[in-house]
Amino acid sequence: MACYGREEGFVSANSRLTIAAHALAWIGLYQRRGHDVATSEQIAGSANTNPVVIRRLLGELRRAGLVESRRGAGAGWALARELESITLLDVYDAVEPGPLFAMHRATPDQECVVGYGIRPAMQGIYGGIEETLRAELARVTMQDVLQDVLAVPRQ
Amino acid sequence: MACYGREEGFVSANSRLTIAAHALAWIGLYQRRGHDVATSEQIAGSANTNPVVIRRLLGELRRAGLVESRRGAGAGWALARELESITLLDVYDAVEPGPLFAMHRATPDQECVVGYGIRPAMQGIYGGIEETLRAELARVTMQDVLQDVLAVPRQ
DNA sequence: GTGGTCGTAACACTAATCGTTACGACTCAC
DNA sequence: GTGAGTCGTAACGATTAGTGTTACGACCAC
Repeated sequence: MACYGREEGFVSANSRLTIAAHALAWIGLYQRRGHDVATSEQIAGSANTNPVVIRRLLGELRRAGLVESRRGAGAGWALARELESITLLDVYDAVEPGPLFAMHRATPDQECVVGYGIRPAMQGIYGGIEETLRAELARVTMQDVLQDVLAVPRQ
Repeated sequence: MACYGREEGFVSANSRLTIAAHALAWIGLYQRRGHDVATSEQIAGSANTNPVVIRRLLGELRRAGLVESRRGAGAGWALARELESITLLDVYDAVEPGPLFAMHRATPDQECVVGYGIRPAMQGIYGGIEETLRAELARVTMQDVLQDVLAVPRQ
């Protein structure tokens, strides 16, 4: 590629949230510079990945109502909402389906006191922690992200 | 502490934290009932997994100073610290090495404004969020976990 | 029509975890 | 000492998720 300029829950701290935020920031900046749509190839060039990866991720963001896509010639992607109104939690929910921590793969021994109570206990604890995480993600908007991106000193 | 800059970081919200907490709660309760050491086979029976999985996890907890093991006949595992002094953050740090969110696998286009600034920007944002997560994990002790486990109504 | 772009299926590759077997190392009871 | 029981750990396969890539149909501006 050219060098472009519950029972089971898996979260997988992968780069999906990072790439999705990258794509949104790129589209937002591109639109502010006067363009109407961005192509998956342009975004993939900036993120140094494959356009199909971008199309897959942006497809999930479209299902969440964050972006729109147009097909055909001169087509591409545009924001469906302002950067100010999109939080990292919106993006997280769009691209990360599972819970943060998973329970046992196989049901623990229900005859054992610990095996019986561990799942409800951990679910309660994890639930509270996940709520805190979501609140933190909701505090950051994509406008904040773009601002931080542009504030990085170019040395 | 989280090390962000690396090329690939996988956390994988797997069940490692859950199983580790299960094992610690089991050992703690077993000791309170008058026994001195618990075997990996007993714990594996309660967690419905393989004793080797338990030994591997407890080995990481031992390296973190949370449990001790004895070999030989009549050997097994014992707590190295009281349940009250072990937090979920201690367990998390012992069994989950990577950061919560990963950066791009490949370096983004440094000629692009977004590609250049996105990593430092996201690292700052992720760092703050991860600190909050760690603070939440630190608020829960293994004694709290055991208490919650035993408080689950047996119907 | 033609060309450019999305939409998506298909596949290979990588990485992490888990389950399992196997076996050596160790230590207690005798 | 000997034997039995347990840990310590290597090795391997299976499973899962994500990523990168190719391919090709669908769609639309011109």
